Amino acid sequence: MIGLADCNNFYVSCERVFNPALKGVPVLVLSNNDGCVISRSPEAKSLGIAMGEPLFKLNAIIKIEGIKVLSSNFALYADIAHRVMNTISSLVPSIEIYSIDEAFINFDGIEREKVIELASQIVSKVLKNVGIPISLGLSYTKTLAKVATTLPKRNPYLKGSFLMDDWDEIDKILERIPVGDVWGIGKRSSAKLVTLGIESALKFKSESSMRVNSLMGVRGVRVWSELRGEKCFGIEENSPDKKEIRTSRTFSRGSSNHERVIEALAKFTAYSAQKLRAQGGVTSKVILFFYSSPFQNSGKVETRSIALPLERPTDNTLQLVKRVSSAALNSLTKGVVYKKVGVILSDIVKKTPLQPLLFDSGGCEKGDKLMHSLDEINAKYGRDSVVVATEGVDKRLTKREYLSPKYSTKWEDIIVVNCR
DNA sequence: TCTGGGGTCCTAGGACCC
DNA sequence: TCTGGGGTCCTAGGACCC
Repeated sequence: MIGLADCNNFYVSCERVFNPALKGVPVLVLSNNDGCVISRSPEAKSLGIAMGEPLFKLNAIIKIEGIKVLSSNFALYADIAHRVMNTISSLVPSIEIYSIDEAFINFDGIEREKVIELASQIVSKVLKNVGIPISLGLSYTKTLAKVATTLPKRNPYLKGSFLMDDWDEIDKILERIPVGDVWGIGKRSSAKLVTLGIESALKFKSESSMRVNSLMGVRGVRVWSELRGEKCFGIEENSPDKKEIRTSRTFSRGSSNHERVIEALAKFTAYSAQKLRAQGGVTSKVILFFYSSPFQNSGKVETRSIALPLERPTDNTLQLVKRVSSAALNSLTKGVVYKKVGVILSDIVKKTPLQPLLFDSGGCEKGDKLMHSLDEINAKYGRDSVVVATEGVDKRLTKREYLSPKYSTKWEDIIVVNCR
């Protein structure tokens, strides 16, 4: 058996842990720039507020219903997610952390009665220890476990967990699940399937593998097999290293100031490089991308991306920032308002002692030590405690008007150090 | 006026090789 | 006038996930 533990409206639940005044009332958590809704309390859901709804369309209802609105506070959510995962881990042999608020759980080799008991124990312990309500569904495959998790979410009498192992019952449940709600079937595929009359998960499951293959390719067939109880996706305990690491932001108002854009790119490079070092990797290709504002050029968004191959793979923030900022300096166009920019570290491989270049001046080891200190200081005193001067200092280009206090993570005063 | 961010995998097509 | 077959690698774009 495979379980899926899914935190209920996670971001809202996190805010509620520290602010009891948010309990029992409609609450929304917003995306960056306070742009749109990314988490809703059940009360907000029942007011008909959709996921992804832009904030500016909700002004009236927020006022009338007294909805509490919060900017997202990802440092807080990551910290609480960590506690949730640790609690689950402590009760079971192995888990796979699938996303910030979800984990697959391996229940292999545990008998049915024990599985049910353990599942409800996990639910109550996470609530008691961390204060986060979760739903836990169990079945034969990851895809079926995903389906199973939707039941305790909708039916409070299940008290948070549900074991879905009877095939007659599974089919009855699948019959009521729209095909587009199945994990792995997105908007495009579901539109295609629905026009062919394949509207429910059960109908999809009843198709032939040939038909599914011709409609959706190999990935569709995997989803189809999983719905039939055939495991295609195993539990991966050790998350594999990232193949690319990206950081990007949409600016609340857009910027045509090249200096600001370059500062932002430098910051994104530094964040990405920090993650790269954390996984012990080096990158040999950096990609910059720019989206122009849709409010210029009669709604047409111009996208540009520039790939920068590196002579030698690196994880050094200073080298990367230098490369990125000089490339950006040459590529930004005067007069264009940039709305979104980002950095992708690509072609990542494990860091190994590398052959020195023929005409290398050395100094690599020194750079490693410096990066190590940089990471240590920033881990201890908070992100951005020490930055590369190219990043500039605290010029917020994104908007967060409704931020909750830093309940569980400390964020000390900024120290500026010139690393050039 | 105002609509997020970070990932993975697959496929098709082009360039190139022998 | 006639113009092969098989393979790899890379990239861009599509689709999907939370």
